[in-house]
Amino acid sequence: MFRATQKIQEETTVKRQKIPAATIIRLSVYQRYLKRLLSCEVKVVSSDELARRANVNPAQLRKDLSYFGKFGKRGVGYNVASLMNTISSILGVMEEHKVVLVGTGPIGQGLLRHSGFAQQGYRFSAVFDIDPASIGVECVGGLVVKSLDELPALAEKYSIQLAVLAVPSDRAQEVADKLIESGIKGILNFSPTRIRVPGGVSVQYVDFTILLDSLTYNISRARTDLEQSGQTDGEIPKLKWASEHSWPVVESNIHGQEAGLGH
Amino acid sequence: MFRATQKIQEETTVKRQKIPAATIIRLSVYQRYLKRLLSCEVKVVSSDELARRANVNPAQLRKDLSYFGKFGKRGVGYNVASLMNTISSILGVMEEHKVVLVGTGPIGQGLLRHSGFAQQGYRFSAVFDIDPASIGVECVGGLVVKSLDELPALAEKYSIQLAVLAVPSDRAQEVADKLIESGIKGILNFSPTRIRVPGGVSVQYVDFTILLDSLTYNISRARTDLEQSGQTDGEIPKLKWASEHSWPVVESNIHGQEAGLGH
DNA sequence: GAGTGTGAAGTGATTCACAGCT
DNA sequence: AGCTGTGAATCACTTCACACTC
Repeated sequence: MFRATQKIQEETTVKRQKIPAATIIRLSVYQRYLKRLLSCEVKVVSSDELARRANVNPAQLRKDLSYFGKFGKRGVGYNVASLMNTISSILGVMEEHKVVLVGTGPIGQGLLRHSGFAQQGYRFSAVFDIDPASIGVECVGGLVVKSLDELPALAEKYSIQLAVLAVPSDRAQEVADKLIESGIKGILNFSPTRIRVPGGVSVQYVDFTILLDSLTYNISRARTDLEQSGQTDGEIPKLKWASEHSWPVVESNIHGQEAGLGH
Repeated sequence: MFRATQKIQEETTVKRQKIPAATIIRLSVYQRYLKRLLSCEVKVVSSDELARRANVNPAQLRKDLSYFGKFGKRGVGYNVASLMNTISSILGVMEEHKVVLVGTGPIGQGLLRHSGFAQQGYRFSAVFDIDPASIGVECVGGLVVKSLDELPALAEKYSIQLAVLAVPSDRAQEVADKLIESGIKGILNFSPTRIRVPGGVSVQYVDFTILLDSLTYNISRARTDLEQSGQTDGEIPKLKWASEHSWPVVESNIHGQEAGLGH
């Protein structure tokens, strides 16, 4: 019976395809490069050229776009301005987004001062902390640190859906719960704890030391590989397109279902 | 001929298997949770239990470990302390690692103050900036900002292989080149520019706004999905294990080959 | 000629399911 | 009985290669 309803939906709706999470991340990268091209007065760009800058395979770029429609002219390329707008619209980043920050430690303070958010249309609208001693302090930009108790009202009033979470590990889950209760739908988590969120809420992790660990692994592996093979051969390895770049990703799960219930 | 040599190598070397980049990231997550278990005096843990905490499929965890050996006891589980050490050793994070920081803007300053690095065994040994005005300034922790000219000598002297890059986008490539010249093998890049590195050097990107974009996409998709389907059905979506968590990754390419040469 | 759009092929990662040990 | 270790199956993502359009 469930099967049946889904079948119908699949047939009737205009191909609800699943978009790889990596595609979304790359769209964001493309958008950024398009913005730069635009400011250099470049009018048209080919998939080869844009892909080269973003460090991806040109076919990958075309495939990424093809999930959403046809935006280029064969034999010509893509209109820089219009492709940028299209991608912005796909991502939902045409207009400015309000963000709340929780945690005013070193990371939180650094993020407040950081100009990159505003450049991409994200604005910190309120700052909170769990440490009572921090409440009432004025941060850069004039925002005064508030108690988390004020979050629900504020989030509702300004319909804020994004939060940056920069509190100590052991408080992360507890604060996340409050964020979600207040209607937050997306959390950028700087604490190194995997938090559990209900369906409809997305989380992205920013975990510096994990990334450093992975760099360290690569370095030590390179060393042992070298030792092991004595003289480096001239063999070209399997990677086709200079491996990855960022890579990020996902953790969404927008349709119901709690995280982490057994198998 | 290339084929042939490779074939032989594959047969002779002890199964040089390729390890998914995601596996390395997860190892790092497991290690962190093991550390916590250890401090709670927990002696033994099962793959089910550890996987639950790390928010991954238990089979995934076992498979991740199986790339490197057999570390558990059937019917029992894993010894917390020894598994932690094993993973640390795989990652190469048993001993402390020295790191240089380039860029003393808001992000750089925040990272210096951040305690998470030291906790995981990463220590900032020197701080550099490209802005002459910043040189000579004393940062938190007593480090004095140096000119990049001093980098090669310092990196060599203390054999530093890791760098955190937190300079403006338009200077990222240029600074990365200097880092590489000085023998740096791993770069944690906070600037939103994809940098090109030669083989043997790894890069990891930390790009806040891209992650926010992806959260925004999820949020707007959730909204349109809801509008489209009217009443939310009870259908369980495709995700098996609550999708991902962090996700990170890659970009390594430790064996030669420049990044981004056409196809 | 140049460059997009896309089915098909290829590659890679995750999960299953169960044999095998303690 | 419980839990690991792992080949096989599945699922997901990427790249190829070429038909098609400008």
